[in-house]
Amino acid sequence: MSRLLKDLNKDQLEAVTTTEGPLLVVAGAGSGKTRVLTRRLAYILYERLAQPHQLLAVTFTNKAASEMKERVNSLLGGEIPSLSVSTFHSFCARFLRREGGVLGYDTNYTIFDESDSETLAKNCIKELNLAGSQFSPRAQLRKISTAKNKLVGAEDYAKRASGYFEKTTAQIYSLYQERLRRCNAMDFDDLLFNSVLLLGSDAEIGDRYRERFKYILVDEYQDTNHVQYLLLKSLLGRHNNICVVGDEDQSIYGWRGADIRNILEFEKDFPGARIIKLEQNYRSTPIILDAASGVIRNNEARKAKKLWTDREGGDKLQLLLVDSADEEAVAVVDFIQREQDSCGLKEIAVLYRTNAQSRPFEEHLRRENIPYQIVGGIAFYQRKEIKDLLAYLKLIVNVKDDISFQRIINYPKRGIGTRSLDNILSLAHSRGISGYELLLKIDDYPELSAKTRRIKPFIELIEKYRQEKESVPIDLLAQDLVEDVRFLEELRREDEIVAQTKIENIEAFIEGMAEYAEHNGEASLENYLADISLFTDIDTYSEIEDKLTMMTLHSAKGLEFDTVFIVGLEEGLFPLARAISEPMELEEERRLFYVGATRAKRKLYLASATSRYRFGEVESIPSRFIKEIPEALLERHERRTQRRFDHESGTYQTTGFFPAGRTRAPKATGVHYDYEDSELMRVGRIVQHPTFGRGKITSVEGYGESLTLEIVFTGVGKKKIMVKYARLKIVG
DNA sequence: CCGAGCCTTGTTTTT
DNA sequence: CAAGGCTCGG
Repeated sequence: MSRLLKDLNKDQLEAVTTTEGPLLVVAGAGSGKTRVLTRRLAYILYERLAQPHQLLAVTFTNKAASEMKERVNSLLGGEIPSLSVSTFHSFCARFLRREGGVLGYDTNYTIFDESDSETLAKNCIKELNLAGSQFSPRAQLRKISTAKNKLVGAEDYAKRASGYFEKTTAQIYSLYQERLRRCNAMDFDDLLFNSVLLLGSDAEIGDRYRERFKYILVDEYQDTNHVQYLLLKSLLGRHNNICVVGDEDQSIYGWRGADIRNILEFEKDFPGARIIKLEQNYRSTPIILDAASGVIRNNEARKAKKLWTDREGGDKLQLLLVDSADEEAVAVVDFIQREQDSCGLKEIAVLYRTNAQSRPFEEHLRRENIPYQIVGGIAFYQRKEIKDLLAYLKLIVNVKDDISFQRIINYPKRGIGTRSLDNILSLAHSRGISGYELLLKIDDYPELSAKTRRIKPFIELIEKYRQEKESVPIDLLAQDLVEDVRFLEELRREDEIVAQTKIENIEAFIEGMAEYAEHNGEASLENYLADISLFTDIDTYSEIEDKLTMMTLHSAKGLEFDTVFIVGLEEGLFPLARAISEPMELEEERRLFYVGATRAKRKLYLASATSRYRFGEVESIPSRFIKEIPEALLERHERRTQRRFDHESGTYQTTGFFPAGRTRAPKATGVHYDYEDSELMRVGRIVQHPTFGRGKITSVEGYGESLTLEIVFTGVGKKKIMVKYARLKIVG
């Protein structure tokens, strides 16, 4: 007991022990929020105020959820099995898997990710003969999502729609929902939407859950949207014990429907609510805090609050002013090398506004042999080869999933082109069944061509695995499937060079399945697919390895590092161009900066370039956020010269100095060029290859490690060569 | 039906 | 600048 309340300041202690009634904990950045959350859960359990299954804790990411569970376990000295800590989405997914039958969904429903949704939306738009018009799938999905986040269903939307555009969107929305249902699938928003619907419409189910959850705990409350708010309301029963934790200054998901009013109006929404503010910061130096609050101060939509620390001193913010994105990377990597000795790489992070900015950093880090990990970007499960394999698995689990069906019916090629596919699908849909269900009874449909009938082996294959899935462990099933489909052979056939990486990905994927099977009692294919569809890259991020971390500012929420680099601080990029004219969006960008800055414990670097390629060369000016930082807190470093590549000597000429007198030694003029010198590998160059001899570069693709050249070798012909593997010498 | 190559288009963050 | 769509030739 004393251990649970030890080392807490007065406010933290109060937040931990105020268990009854609605409670809002306003937790400033670095104020010990995680500690309060975990102690509070442990305290409730230790004091036997509730059984583990009567607690519901909701976090923002799966990673945060499992960390919280772990910490509670260790505070109480043992594994608490039925403690429910999860994200909103995974809570809802599980809830609907159990209870969703009431809404007419099968328990094996599929969760569509964004690209599945987009394919479906595209199909719908085509079906309504709106293809190629101003109704792009993405924009329409955006609108549909916004509506769902406000609990506006397709029918309600149609009722309210006025004018051609809204009415057309209403049509698309309604068809999209119809198709989802026919696929026995839900998109991300449906998980929340349907849960709220079900809790509201079915009194028995609603009461059962309201009775069950004696204590509800919500983290990152500032980033909840209206549907999430309604979900909490419909889960909160007579116990009335809800504790939400958040900080309006860190609300950065407005574009996803997050409603900052949820936190600002908590007292109104939950009468009798108490408010506890955690304002002492234990993370950052006062200089970093002053800089962060200098910026956030410019926002109107916030409650004034004073984050303070009793720490002293600290280094000024280091502002790196450079000429280009490439120079930015050089400068940042240079400083990383200095900092890594004092804190280690795993305590350093490079944060950027958009994923696309990672590229130059990757190149230069590789060049300097600095290990790094990127969080986000193209998520593992979004890779084409993984999505293809997943589509097989999804179809095996849910034969109504036309989107997966569509994806794999002709992959690998089975002679079913768009024509045949259209025939199958439109016939199926006229019969009210899915494409695959139709094929199961293909003999009943003489109108299908003989060509289409060649699909039978595919049906037999899927049927075989549908039989097996109950008895065969998931990883073995996937392994068999990959062999049956001749998946790896197909990858090699497509492109021998790229195949290697893809095959490794497939192997890693199957390994992941094996691991999942090992750690989960009921490792059914259904559960596995449901779990990974809600998994994101940040969930697999681990601080254990000694690597530098790079990610977007959004992904960095909730994390902390000794040294942080915020890069790309330019008008148009951060803040983004479209936010500049929208006061609300601009404030969100500013909060995003605030989140980024307050990740740093000891040292904060900012970088800004005067020109950056963003579809064509664009001059850019330093971000307004830099000007909002008190000048006295900044130390400037300028690097105003371009490194130029000298074609005569084959070296870089660096006339500038950065920082203060240190020159990057130009690379020696060499005979052997390793793959890092991507600039040297240009079309027209003559190269020497150990086995193919001399050849001329005819095209260049990729960069860094995936830099691939097309070379025409004398007497050998055209070859695609991955520079990483080939020891190429430039000879002319 | 399939593949290559040209053209257009869109361009942020993520459960 | 990149990816996806579309057209054309096989």
